[in-house]
Amino acid sequence: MALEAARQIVRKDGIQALSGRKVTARIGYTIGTLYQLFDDMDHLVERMNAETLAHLFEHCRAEIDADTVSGQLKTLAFRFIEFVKTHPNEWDAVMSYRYKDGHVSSDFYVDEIQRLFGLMANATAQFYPEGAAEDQAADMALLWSSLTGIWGIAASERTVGGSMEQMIDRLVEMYVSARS
Amino acid sequence: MALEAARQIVRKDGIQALSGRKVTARIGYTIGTLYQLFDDMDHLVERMNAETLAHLFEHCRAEIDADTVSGQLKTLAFRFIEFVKTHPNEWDAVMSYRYKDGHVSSDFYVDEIQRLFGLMANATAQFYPEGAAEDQAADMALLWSSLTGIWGIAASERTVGGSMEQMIDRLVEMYVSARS
DNA sequence: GCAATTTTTTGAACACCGTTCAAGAACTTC
DNA sequence: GAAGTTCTTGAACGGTGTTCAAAAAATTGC
Repeated sequence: MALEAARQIVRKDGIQALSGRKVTARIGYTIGTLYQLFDDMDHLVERMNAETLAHLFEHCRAEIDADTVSGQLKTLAFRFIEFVKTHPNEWDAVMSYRYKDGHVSSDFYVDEIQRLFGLMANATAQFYPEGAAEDQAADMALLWSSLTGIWGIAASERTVGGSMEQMIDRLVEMYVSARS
Repeated sequence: MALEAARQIVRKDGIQALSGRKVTARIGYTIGTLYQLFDDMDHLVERMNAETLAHLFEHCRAEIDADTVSGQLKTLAFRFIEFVKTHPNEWDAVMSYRYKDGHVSSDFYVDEIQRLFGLMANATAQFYPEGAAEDQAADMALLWSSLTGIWGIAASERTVGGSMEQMIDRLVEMYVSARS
């Protein structure tokens, strides 16, 4: 499958090294065939990235064995780190691939992110009374933004601010301390 | 100047539209000359991005007319938004341009980021006693990561989590509430 | 003023890239 | 087996970053 070949290339050499001809060479086809499967490279990458998000979700969804919000959130966050560190190039493709002008994210892509938000919402439910769903959603978006931002800084390997683990620990503590 | 031409192209059509030939065409030279000025495109972009960070610093450095930490931080953060919104493509170049493998950030680039950290450190000084510089540095890095993360999510124009202003407001409130 | 030397600039060449599409190959259907 | 349909090819187009021998321009020495 083309997506699997694309993933292998990205895993090995990063999103920059991905090209249509490499993908088709790897599966024994030629470039023309790829454009029968995908409208353009954007669609291929989007599909691959949605799969990566699904993999991340699968990695994070397991039962969480912690009773405090802080403990649950950290478990979640460290599973995130675990995944991202074992699949750095695939995650980089999710975060930093820029689609062409006018590209709108497909539903299956947005849905994957919503599922991840759901996991965070579960872990933090006790902070938000009935009817505060909007407030919670905003907090989840903020946590997600911060998480991805931390990854972005940490991935650029300027070690300012300590390791990813330390920064995420700090973020969770800050959040919990502010919302408790 | 080549950097000015590059900036104009990026400002108008984004970092994806930047190419060496376009830059030299704009300044009345040909492609070969560009490689006399810069080792490769990475060096050109890095130089341009460092300039952008310097512009951001200039935009943020003005006297801050607020007495609470929360007020000072928000002033700073909103100046950040102001700049980023008036120069979206230039900021996108700073955040999402990926350098070639093996590229190490030059000093002048790292220095610009340190200057921005300095502004944040000034605004938050009263939270950190003498000798807590390390703790403060970690918090500043966290705030910066979150800020850039918020931009990353907001810029992908999925309006989950509200506007950039709302999210940053929330971030600052959370930080101040946790550290007060 | 002119020759020699150094610096600056050129642009063709190379190996790639995404994308298109007429033509050929390979299957289905009747 | 013929007709029709689907799948696959690969050359072609206009673009990219990068290199480098040669040409042009500026500077130096006499």
